[in-house]
Amino acid sequence: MKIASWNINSLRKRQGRLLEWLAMKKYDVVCLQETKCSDDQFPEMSLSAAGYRAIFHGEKSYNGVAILARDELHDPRASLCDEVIDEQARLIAGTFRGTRIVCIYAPNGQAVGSPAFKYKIEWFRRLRDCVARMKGDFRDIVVCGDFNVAPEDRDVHDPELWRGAIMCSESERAAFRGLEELPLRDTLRIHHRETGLFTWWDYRMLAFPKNRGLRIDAVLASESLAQRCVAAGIDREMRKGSEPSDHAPIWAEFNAE
DNA sequence: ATGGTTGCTTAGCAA
Repeated sequence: MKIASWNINSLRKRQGRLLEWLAMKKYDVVCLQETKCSDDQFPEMSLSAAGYRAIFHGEKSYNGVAILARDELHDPRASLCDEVIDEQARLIAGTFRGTRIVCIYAPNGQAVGSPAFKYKIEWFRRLRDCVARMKGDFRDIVVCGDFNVAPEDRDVHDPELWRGAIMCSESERAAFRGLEELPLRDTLRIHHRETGLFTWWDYRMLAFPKNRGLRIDAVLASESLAQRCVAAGIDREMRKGSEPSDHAPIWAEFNAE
């Protein structure tokens, strides 16, 4: 199973690019974030023609998540496990050939200490509780998406510049580690230990050509799956050319048992 | 010190 995750920053704006990428890479499962697309506008037909079924949870203008897959996605769920009514479309989950796929778009948090930041930290706590519960029903779990956290200094182009800033603060990194403690493994780091591997570059200041980025997207896998992870990487070329998303896709490949 | 860019929606917010 080859799975990719991409913050597409508007599905409608990026639909052509998405279809080209799908045709080229042929991933089995693709998780999308920031579709910015209400459910009635979701391009089910063109994705179906490309060979993908889809489950999606969107809202107008902001957020929005979807999972595309080459086979049926069972038991779709579009919220965290608790009773909290979350107006922001940030999670969708489905089961692909026995593996529970959880596609997430974590809150950005705006600024450390802001109300949005508190919501972010609390959202991670709820996500952790939700995945912990899921472990009762599934052995193989993937949690992937835009975490809006650079987990370690090696995930940051200039760690001193970013020290304590949004996406790099200690409490955000602790929240990310909380997921790793479930345990879930950060698959990119099974295969690549170096710095300079990023998934997001600001649109401003020539950040991409200078590779001034952060690695804030991840494919996390439960232990049994992580042991079968044979490759992982970033589709950096998707950040090039005209009208790219500000994120590049991240992917992981798992052997069958 | 502050500006720099994009998307959605049309002035201003979110990222």
